Amino acid sequence: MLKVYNTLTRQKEPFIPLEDGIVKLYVCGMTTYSDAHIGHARTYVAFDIIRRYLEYKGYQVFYVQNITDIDNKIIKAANEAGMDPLEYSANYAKRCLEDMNRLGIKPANMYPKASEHINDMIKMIETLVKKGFAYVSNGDVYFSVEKFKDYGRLSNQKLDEIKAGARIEVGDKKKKPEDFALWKEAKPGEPKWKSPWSYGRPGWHIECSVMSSKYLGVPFDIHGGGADLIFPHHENEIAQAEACYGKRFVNYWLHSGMLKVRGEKMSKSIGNVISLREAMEKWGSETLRFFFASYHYRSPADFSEEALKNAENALKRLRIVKENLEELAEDGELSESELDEMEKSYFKTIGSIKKDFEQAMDDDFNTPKAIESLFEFAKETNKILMKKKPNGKLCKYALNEFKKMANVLTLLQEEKSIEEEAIKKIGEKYGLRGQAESIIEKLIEIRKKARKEKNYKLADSIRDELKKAGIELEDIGEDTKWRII
RNA sequence: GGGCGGGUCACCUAGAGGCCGGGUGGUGGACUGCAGAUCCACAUACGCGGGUUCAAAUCCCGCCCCGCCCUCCA
Repeated sequence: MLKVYNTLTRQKEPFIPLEDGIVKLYVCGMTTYSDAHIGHARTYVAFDIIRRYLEYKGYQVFYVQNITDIDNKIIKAANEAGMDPLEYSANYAKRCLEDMNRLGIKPANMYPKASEHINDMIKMIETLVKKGFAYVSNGDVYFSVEKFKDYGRLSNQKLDEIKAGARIEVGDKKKKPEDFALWKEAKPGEPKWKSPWSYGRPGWHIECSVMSSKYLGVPFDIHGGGADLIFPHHENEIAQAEACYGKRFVNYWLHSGMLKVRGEKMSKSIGNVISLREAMEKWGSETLRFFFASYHYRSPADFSEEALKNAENALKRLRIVKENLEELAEDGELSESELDEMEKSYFKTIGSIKKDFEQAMDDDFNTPKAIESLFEFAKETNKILMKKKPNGKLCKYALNEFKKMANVLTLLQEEKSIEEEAIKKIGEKYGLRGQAESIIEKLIEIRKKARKEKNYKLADSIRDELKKAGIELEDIGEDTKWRII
């Protein structure tokens, strides 16, 4: 039984989707005015894993993630660059999706853009005005927070506490400081759309209420996002949608914890923002994903050199196990009668590891605990491998089970392209142009001969030189395996 | 000030009233020409001060420290 922590109730609840076998998931996407940073990556990896586990459990997941392409920061940045804001943000949206793709995140089913749903937003705002939840003020429209009795429930704050913290700007058209904009009249030079109230643009929160309900219906199952969005963004989304539709908006609210850098908040003013591209370049996407998965998604994570190094080393062990099984795997129907006692016991152990894995993931997607199962699997596999060469079909079965689990955590993906790229890079570095692979094989042949003749000096120097080039050799008896490090 | 989540072995993370958490790194052993990989073993722990309890890292109280949110940041 899957349990998820619902921010709305502040406790773990059994997860029951509205429609049998189908999960409708909406996650707040990015405001695209610069490249994605590792904080974005953390959030989207977290929800990617959640999505993958739901699919692992047999649910069909319909995943919508919006793109905010209308926003103050976009306008400002575009103006500075002398570009059209929509064009400007479209460019970054493309780059961000590319980055997420490179990170290994499964694409959402759709990425609706705010700018393409202006009419839907106007309609919702009209309804809110008609129903008395919103008021028009001199070309702007505001949501009247006091009209919505449940306001503050998600962030667990009382209205007067919110009031105390709310800012009111000089000359504001708002009646109450806690009210928020649904529609804003455009200032000269700003992008604008025609509406019943003015030429202007929608407030930020309305797009998510509109696009999520449009594509997923109301209510839908899961709404996610970074914990920083709980207030006011998600609070406002609830207010708008529930006021508009007169019913519950979302059943489960899930929030991912924030990412810190060396114990500090990541922010432009501190100057410690690390872009996803930069991080992938340095650590590789799989190490990053392992790093993210090694934290529970709700806990704050701390990005540091040491932690990433740990992740890198740990991951290597899992990779090697996978490689070893791949070499032994044979296709075919596995029947118990052809297994000996040791193999039978290994087979049984896999089953119990899988159970542990599922139990961990069922407990609000406890990925660090789930990773324990992966290491348990590695240990058990290595144990049997060191004693004998197990049945090939059994290895195939084990490999599949291992991959299934790892796949949920977005680990041990088929990354042939990355490997090929690495080889190409090595080749270029040494001016070998696409021949790196055959040269490595040749060197290994030479080394093998040297070892036979006990010319260890030569053998070791070949090994050392290859290591310098990023190729690691591993002797197993007479044979030698190589891998890129 | 208000809301929320934290402080666990050298490092990174789970967990949760009693027994074994996992990974990285370290040490010793087995294996190996060596290295690596692998297995086995070992060590180091629960912010501080009180309390509850036969028993607390886990519950309660106080304190210290850290992070996030409090109008447009994932």
